[in-house]
Amino acid sequence: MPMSDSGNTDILIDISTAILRAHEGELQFRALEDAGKSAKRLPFGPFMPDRHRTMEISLRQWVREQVGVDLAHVEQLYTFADQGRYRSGESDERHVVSVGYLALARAEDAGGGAWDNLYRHFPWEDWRNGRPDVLDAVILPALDNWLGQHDHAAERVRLAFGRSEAQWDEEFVLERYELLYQAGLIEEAARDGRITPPPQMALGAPMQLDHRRILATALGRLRGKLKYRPVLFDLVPDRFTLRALQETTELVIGASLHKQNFRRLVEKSGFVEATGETNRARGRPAELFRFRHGNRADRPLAGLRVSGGRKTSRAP
Amino acid sequence: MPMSDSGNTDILIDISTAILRAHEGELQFRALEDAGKSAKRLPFGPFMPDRHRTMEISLRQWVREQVGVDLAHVEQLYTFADQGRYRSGESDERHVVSVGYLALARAEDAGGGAWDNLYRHFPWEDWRNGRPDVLDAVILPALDNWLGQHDHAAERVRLAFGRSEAQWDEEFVLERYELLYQAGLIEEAARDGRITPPPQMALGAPMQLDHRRILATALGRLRGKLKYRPVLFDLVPDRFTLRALQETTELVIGASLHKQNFRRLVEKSGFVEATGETNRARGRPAELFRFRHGNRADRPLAGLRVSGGRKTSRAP
DNA sequence: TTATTTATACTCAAAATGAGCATAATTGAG
DNA sequence: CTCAATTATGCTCATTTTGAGTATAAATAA
Repeated sequence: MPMSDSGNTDILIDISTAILRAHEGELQFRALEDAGKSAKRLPFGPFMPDRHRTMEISLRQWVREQVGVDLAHVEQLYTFADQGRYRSGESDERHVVSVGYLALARAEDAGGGAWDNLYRHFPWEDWRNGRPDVLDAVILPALDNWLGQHDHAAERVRLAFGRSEAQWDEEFVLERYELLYQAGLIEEAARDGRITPPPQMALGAPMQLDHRRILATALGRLRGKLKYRPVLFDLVPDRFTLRALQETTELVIGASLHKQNFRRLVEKSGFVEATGETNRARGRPAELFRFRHGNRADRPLAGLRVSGGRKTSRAP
Repeated sequence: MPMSDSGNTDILIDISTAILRAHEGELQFRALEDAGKSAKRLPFGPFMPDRHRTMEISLRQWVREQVGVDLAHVEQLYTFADQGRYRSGESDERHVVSVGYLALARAEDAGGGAWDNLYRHFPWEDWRNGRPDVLDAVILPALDNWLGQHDHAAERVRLAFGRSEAQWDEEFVLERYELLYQAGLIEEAARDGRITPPPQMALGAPMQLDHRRILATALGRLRGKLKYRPVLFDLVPDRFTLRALQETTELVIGASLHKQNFRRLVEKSGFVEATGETNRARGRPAELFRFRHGNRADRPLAGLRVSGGRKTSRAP
């Protein structure tokens, strides 16, 4: 972006969308397969400014028509313009800038098509059953080793992965992914020619292009947003039990919560109201709630702060 | 972004940067003047992908060389691609997509050049001396009136501006700006031909293009980020008194805080350490602190939650 | 010296949080 | 029909965190 003269590079903008839903105990995203490629990809397509007034509107329409999903929430994530890092091997002579979007869908509105388990691509992010083994078994040793030649990154590693317990900030999804990429623990890094491939170490299932980075951005953003906007309700059905809402929350943040406190939190928030109906399932029937749009709460919107799972273990 | 065929529209990407600093009791941004135009603008320039590896790196360099400011923090805000809304009257036949950035500078590193008071463009956002008069005198009545023909927006208005007291969410800067724009209370709306101009009502100082929208995005983002990342320290000098840190916080959030509680919050956060030195000023000398990089705090980063100013007045 | 100004220390009640225990309302097995 | 298992919901309680003061300390200016 220098001084004058608007260099006449041809630029192509494409829009890539991480469409998430909560379904069958998994946090899933819409994944497409291309013949001949084992790695999947996100739905994406070129942005044509002469045909669409805004990116978001056209994205919604395009996703509904081409991907068959009705989107509840849509949010722009980030514009990736790095050159020469991803997309090596592609043969478009134009420069590609890609705008990443996060979209949420309710399982009901999700149509057919293939959905993939998000945590299959980010196994180190799922702490619902405690600290993932891969962290101590693979990631931390490998990062320690990598830090040998790259000790300037020590602070970043400490921040992203913590050292001891309870230092894990679940929002740092992207920071962790990028560190793993740079340290050569991500298959895409080898593919992009960034590092000699150590394929036996590759963590999580790879994806095409930089789509795993977009997914990481999406997950991090969603985890953050949860805490201050009622975005969860775009992932659950119209009527839901508190149990379902909690499960969805746990899916997103990748940690488990204390049931009674979660209930207290949600009820107090003013976001939900009981419908009077109940569901029928295994144990005692649960009351069905619905999202309360015009919330009368004092605090404007707020979100849900997490609690349980990981110990808050303060140093002695 | 439809199905196939990558329509051959020429696209120009430019990068516009809201560079903020805290100086002389004001939240300021770097503003440029163009001969013959009364409205100012943000620094911006074309992005040329063949010359720069990433937008952020080139932005830093370009801002240092061309604008004379050393940036502390840089963060991508949003990519605006709306067509036909802003930039009417410009005569570039190419479609312009603009990527907005937020950058923070310390007053010391800010060089010469013109800086403008941010709240001059957003007078309704500054609550440091209580609720701004313009809200009840102009904005709410005008919005009420506008809602007559546009009652579908009632919920948005309620959310953005609250109805009674203490419903104000300081992060909704962009939502408020866009509502005012749509309601024709913003001069840019008349300029863009969106509304018959009622110039006696125009709120805040206008800017060129959509730069006030970018500023609104920047302020909203910064206010949000404050609360969960230690980004404040990119606005204060190397050593600072707690008083200075508090003033900076108040500038950003546009509200005043309780001094003793702010001190408690900051000290407990683990972000600062005393240097032993003190400053000399009017009253009792204050201790000088510095930012503590390798924070030993348990909670990964956290930020500063606000308190004082506006009453928390819960309904009776 | 004294009033003024700013910084810092402490207190205290109210609210929020983290962790349990206790009880209620179902279904499925025998 | 009764009991065990299962899930939902209600309630308690100690601890922290927050909001709002009061009190004291260390300067400067008059």
